[in-house]
Amino acid sequence: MFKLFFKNFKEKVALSNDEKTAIGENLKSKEIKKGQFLLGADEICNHIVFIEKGVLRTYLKDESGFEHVIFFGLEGWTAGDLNSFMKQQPARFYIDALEDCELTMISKTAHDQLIETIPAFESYMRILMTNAYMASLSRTSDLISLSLEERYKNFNTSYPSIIQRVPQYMIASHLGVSPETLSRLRAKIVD
Amino acid sequence: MFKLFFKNFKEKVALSNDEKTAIGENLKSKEIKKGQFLLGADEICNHIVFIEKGVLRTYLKDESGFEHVIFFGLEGWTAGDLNSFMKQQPARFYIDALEDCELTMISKTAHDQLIETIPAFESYMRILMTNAYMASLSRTSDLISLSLEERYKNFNTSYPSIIQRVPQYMIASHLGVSPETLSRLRAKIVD
DNA sequence: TTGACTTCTTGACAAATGTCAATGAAACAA
DNA sequence: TTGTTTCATTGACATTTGTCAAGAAGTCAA
Repeated sequence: MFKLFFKNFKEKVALSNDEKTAIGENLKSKEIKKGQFLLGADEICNHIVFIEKGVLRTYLKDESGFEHVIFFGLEGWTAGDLNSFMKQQPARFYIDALEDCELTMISKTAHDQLIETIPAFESYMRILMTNAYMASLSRTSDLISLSLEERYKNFNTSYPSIIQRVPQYMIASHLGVSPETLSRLRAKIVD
Repeated sequence: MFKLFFKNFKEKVALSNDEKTAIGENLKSKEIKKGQFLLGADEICNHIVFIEKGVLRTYLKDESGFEHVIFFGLEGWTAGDLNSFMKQQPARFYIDALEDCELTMISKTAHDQLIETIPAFESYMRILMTNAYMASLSRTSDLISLSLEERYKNFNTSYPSIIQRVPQYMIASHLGVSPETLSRLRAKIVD
């Protein structure tokens, strides 16, 4: 139970058995099947989830109804609409499962309580947020400064397993282009 | 000294006088003139800075030498190449002053020590990172899902003061387009 | 003031990407 | 198996954006 979660935790912050027990009591497990939703836009995001197994997709819809993939989550990653979670406001994102998933969930109540009572948990969240911010910044930099071809090659080398597990049109969406454009790029690269 | 820094701090986390003193001993002030650099790419980012006064620009250069603005920092904002700071690796970003600046600086050594010894400081950093991540995510969402016109209008309403204080071609760069394209968009909007 | 420099605008054209439509392959369920 | 659905590819064309070049307006310093 929560196996990968605690493995990941201990790689970032030291954790006594008492602390581990206290945190464990505030976690819940959940399984969702491929195609099911974890969160819909306009709902309040009441949990952040840690992915023990499976693939999640976080995306938003623009006014035309077009879906834009914000990110993919694999084993060991965290997902959730953080803005909605922190401020308890309606979510901007949808989250659904691209494969059957096993998740470790932390509710807002549990999160707030753990932050107050377990310093190691606050340390873990600080490190998680710092890493997430750095990754997001790196993606923004790539979006602004790199060509589509460079972005695609970067994505391929950085996340080869995502390519294997996710349809190509979703990769295109994550890169910010249409499926046709990515398809043509791939045809060009082969030459 | 550090006036705006502590004002901002106390809006996020409660702070005793003893803690304030301990933190203050780990801060430094610095002034830089318009045009001067706070950080050059390939240097190690040894400080994160809090902007008491002035405007900073964070940008990177692509292989063609083109500059791409990552963000602007105004009074009350934080700047620095976080990835370089945290991992003590060469920076990817340049940071320079668009106006004369007064800065509050935290060195890596001071940061690490304060994280260890002052829980309120770790709370502050956690909240800072969380907010920075949410803002970065929001920007990524906008870049992927909105048209240039929508992004420009959003920027205008979200950061009207930046428009007043920063050359238009840098705004264009922040939006991810050429100066000519932004100029033409503005001409179109007037109609 | 004059001259140098920076910034913004505009035109003409090129390159990148989007849109729409058709096709075929692969995956999946009945 | 058969039929249905999803996905990837390709062509034709439209739209957006970039590039290069020129010029106008403003700023700043000697």
